[in-house]
Amino acid sequence: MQNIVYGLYLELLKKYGNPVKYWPQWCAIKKSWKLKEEISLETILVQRTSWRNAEIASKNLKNTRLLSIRRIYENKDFQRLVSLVKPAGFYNTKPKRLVEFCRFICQNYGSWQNFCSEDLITAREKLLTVYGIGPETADTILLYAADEPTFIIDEYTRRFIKSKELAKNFDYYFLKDLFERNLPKDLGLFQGYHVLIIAEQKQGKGVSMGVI
DNA sequence: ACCCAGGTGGCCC
DNA sequence: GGGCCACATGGG
Repeated sequence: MQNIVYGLYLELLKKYGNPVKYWPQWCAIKKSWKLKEEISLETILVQRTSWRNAEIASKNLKNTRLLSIRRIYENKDFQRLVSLVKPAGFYNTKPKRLVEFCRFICQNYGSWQNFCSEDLITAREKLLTVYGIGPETADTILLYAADEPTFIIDEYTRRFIKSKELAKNFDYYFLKDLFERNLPKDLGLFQGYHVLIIAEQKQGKGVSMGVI
């Protein structure tokens, strides 16, 4: 196998099959703008947190119609937002991050759909200026909520790289480049590979977020 | 009673 | 520029 990175993808594909079945919501062929917007908010809820807990917070927001960029931006009761987000942990920072993200979108673009018309490089740079959004969250938002082909380096990816001894350097951009350099720039492939990496790490256990 | 889960910003040197 | 650290919840 000449290209190890791509070869591993083919192996995972053979082992687990179509990745969409593991993440029917996030890794869908076609997603509505509403769903993409909800996913963008969930990426913040799930930072350094189990899916289970993030999902409780997500459902709390959904049930109160606050799983919406516009609604959070216009929300006047911050303490209510805090109590809804609480199960996801970090209640002193996550609600603030949600508000900052929603303010960024509403004030600069007006809607999630408008933001998504930005090109990948610009959109990524802009996201990184928002409080609470680092490289991983930016890439997760772009890959799953804006359908941009950008590779995510998260704990699962790092564990995968470690187990396959693909690298000794664990710098974010070094690893991101390692994957992107060795793969065709294809949205379905980037989403699928990432989902399959998670499937491999979880080995079939655990269920959350309509997920694996 | 521990340990962990899809990170990030703020310190310190 | 890299290395550490607080942050908070619910489940095993």
